[in-house]
Amino acid sequence: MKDITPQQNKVLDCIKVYIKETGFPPTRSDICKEMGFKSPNSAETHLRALEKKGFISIASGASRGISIINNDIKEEASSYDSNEYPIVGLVAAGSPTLASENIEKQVSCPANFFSTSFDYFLRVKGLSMKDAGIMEDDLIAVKKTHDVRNGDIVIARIEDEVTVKYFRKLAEDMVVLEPANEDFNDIEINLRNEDLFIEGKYVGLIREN
Amino acid sequence: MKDITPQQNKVLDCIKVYIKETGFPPTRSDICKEMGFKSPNSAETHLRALEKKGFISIASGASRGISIINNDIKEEASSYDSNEYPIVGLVAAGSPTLASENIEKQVSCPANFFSTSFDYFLRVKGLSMKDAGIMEDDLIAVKKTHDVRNGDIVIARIEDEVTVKYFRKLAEDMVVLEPANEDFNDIEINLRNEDLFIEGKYVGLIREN
DNA sequence: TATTATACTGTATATATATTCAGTATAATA
DNA sequence: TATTATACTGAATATATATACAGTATAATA
Repeated sequence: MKDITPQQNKVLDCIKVYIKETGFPPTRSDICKEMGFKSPNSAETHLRALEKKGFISIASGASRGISIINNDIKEEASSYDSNEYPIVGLVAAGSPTLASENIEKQVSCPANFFSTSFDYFLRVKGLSMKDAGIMEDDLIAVKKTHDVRNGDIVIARIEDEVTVKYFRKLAEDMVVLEPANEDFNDIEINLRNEDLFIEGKYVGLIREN
Repeated sequence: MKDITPQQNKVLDCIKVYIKETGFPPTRSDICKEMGFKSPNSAETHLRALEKKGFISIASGASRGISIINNDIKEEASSYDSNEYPIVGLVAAGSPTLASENIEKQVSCPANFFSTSFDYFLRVKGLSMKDAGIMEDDLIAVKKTHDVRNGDIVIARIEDEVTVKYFRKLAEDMVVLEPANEDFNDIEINLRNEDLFIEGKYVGLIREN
């Protein structure tokens, strides 16, 4: 990344402000108005310079085809890396997909909120993990992964049923899903007869009271 | 906000995806390509419906002048009112003060993360509230208040000891602090003989795994 | 010294794009 | 039953917009 000139920085800022205020990028003409230029070519050359230096990308032929390239590591590391995470309802049947029909709402949450990164929140139904402190309607932070170990709390899908349980692999073809509640029974799965899909791993919990 | 139809929801999703991928909103034609429409007017009418229902705004005359209106929680993400909250250790003796020596660290968290506003996080010690799903080392969000009711989980201080328990006022001068764990006993406090100070109320919980 | 980058004005134009109008069809609502 | 909302096709058009071309001027490089 080459050095940006003060004027180019102003143009870049003006683009950022425009996007923040309107929701879409400016035209050359819009930039002229903001910056006081009298020729659209003034904006054009600045845009090409910013593109060359890697600050923006310009979609050829498209109107308002400017997008800000964020190679700013500082911003990622900052505490304000507040992302939107979907809350997915733990439906009794079916995979907890991220399709919009299943998304309860989006929650703003710093990406490094838990020690491990995660992908979505799952709304817990039932009390099968009560003794692990996971109660009904809690939101558990789920990291999508297939790499789970014995003792991990996993989000597992058997056929069309999704559950949260302790994971324990007894043999190459035998997995036990253990609840943390003596009122529930272990679920034994013979991988030869039944399909087990590990949706992800429990990495954190949030409860609203 | 009126109800969105499934098809309108798809169009809205497709706009969101387009913006996420390109950095700028789609044209009517772009939406047609994504959705499989053969006439730009199909996109147009959907856009007008989405505008009427308050999901998007359309800048008149401007190309790609679509912007997503977020009436749920997105606002907090854009306005960045992500505050820093202190984590206070629940020391066996002494009040959970916000003095710097007691602050474990600061956590960045949206101010309206829980339905109720709160003032600090308390690191839980012990398992006395196990059956309420509050486990050792959990962070409970505490709202400083003296206005507590029977059944509330409160952060209480008796002499120099701070504990988290269910609050129950039996009489004008008699309060019982009940644990959620049968291995622990109720704490009965006669207000004539003993001082009871209510530090605040439990309004939410966060667990890192 | 020649070249290149920066920083502009001014004009022109192909085309990208919003937007209107004219239809068709189905389902829901009053 | 008439009306409205939804869900489209298809065509037409005014204009919004990117983008090229022709200049001018200054400062920094090679």
